[in-house]
Amino acid sequence: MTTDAEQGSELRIPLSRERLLRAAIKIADDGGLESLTMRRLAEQVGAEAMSLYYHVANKEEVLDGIAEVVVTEINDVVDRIDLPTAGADWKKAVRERILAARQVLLRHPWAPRVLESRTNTSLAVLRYYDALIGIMHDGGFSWDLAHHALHALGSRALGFAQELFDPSSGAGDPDQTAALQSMAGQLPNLVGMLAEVVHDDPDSTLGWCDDQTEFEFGIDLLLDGLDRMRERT
Amino acid sequence: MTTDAEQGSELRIPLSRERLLRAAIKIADDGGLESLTMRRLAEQVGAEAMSLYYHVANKEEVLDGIAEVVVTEINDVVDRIDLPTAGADWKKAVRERILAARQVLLRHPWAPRVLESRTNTSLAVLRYYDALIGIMHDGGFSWDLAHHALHALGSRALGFAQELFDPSSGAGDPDQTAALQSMAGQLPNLVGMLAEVVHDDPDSTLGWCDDQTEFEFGIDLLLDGLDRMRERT
DNA sequence: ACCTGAACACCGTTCAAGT
DNA sequence: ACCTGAACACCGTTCAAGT
Repeated sequence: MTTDAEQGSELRIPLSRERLLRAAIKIADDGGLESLTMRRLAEQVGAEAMSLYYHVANKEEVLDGIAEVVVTEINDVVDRIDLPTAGADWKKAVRERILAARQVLLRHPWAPRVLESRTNTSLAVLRYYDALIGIMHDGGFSWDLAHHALHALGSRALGFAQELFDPSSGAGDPDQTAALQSMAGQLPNLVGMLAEVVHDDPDSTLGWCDDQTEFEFGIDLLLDGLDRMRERT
Repeated sequence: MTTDAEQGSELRIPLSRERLLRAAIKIADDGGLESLTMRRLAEQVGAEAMSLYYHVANKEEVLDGIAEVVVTEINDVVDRIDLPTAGADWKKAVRERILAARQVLLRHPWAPRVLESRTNTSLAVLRYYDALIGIMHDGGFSWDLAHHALHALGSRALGFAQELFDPSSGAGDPDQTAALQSMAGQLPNLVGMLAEVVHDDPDSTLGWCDDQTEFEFGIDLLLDGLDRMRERT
């Protein structure tokens, strides 16, 4: 990882909000959200921490900014999707957008956490939702049903679902499996379920493939349900 | 708000992990999660910050602990629910549990954030999920379908759904409404939807009633979908 | 066994001062 | 107009020392 500071001082790019945001995203991508501090951001960009405050009001603005950049990236990808949206076609169109958004987020694993923590919704997020509403409305949703749909999808609309625990994440870990077995008396159903699920599909814990399967199961459940409601009106 | 420190030093309750966790929950309930610092926790409990480390390894353990306490509270409430679980009755039983869990979380608005940030799933959470799995299995779910169901419900299983933005939260705020109107050209569908949704139900933004309606819409959508899958096997 | 004082390595941020 | 040095008010945490 080379910082801008190291690349020789003869060509010194001036600071700017945009450059700060790009640098902040790189820091979070490389080292996680914890590693994004104002001091490190300054270092990455070859300046002192105090210089940042000339271009940005505070750290909150940095977080607002990187969230907006990521969602703008999502909008760019998603706007290139050209699918019919009328009638029953709404579902495929929405599904493809959501899965495309997810692909972008997989490159920025910190983004869901930042998006959730924003109190001011960025224009980029509003634009993303606006397009989704448009597709649903084309598909025959009333405004009211579209509104319910957005709430029901929640963060899934933007391509992520936070799980409180991954029931099969520890399946490969002997320690964790043993710990769970020792509690089989207290957790009979969980243990029973994991025994079968793991046995059926030993590859289900490799990488994020498993999450991808479950994510698609979840959105299809929701989209199918919404489609039935749409048809009933 | 009185701290234990103020209540006269003649009766000085000794520190303990449990007392720290109770105090930490009080701090977070009263002042939000940001206000929960080790130094303030010590103050609340009438000790120096360094004393905490005798009873607790670090702040992470405090956060793990208060998450566990809240979910234990949920388990206590939920275990008192006595409903039939066989066959089609599974749905009502699960629904009531989830809504009861939600009631507990409404008293601890910081809890969802803490629960999401835990990397070690607490035993209390495992127990909660174990009971849910048991009900579904009684209701005729295969282990595999129960597994999918847990993922699909995600945090909703524990009673909360984080929204990235609340499309109608700013409906009562003239500033925000004006800002949105000025972007009507860019956000035609969002503006159109809000115009109708707000008009239809002017009370939809008061308190968390609105969220409650949408939360129930969301879980019913999921539970109904899952029920159809259950019947097909 | 339980608690503390002094200290360390970090934060975000302000403000007057430099070019 | 843009950047910085010194300083402030906070963090979480360690460690040797007190009772």
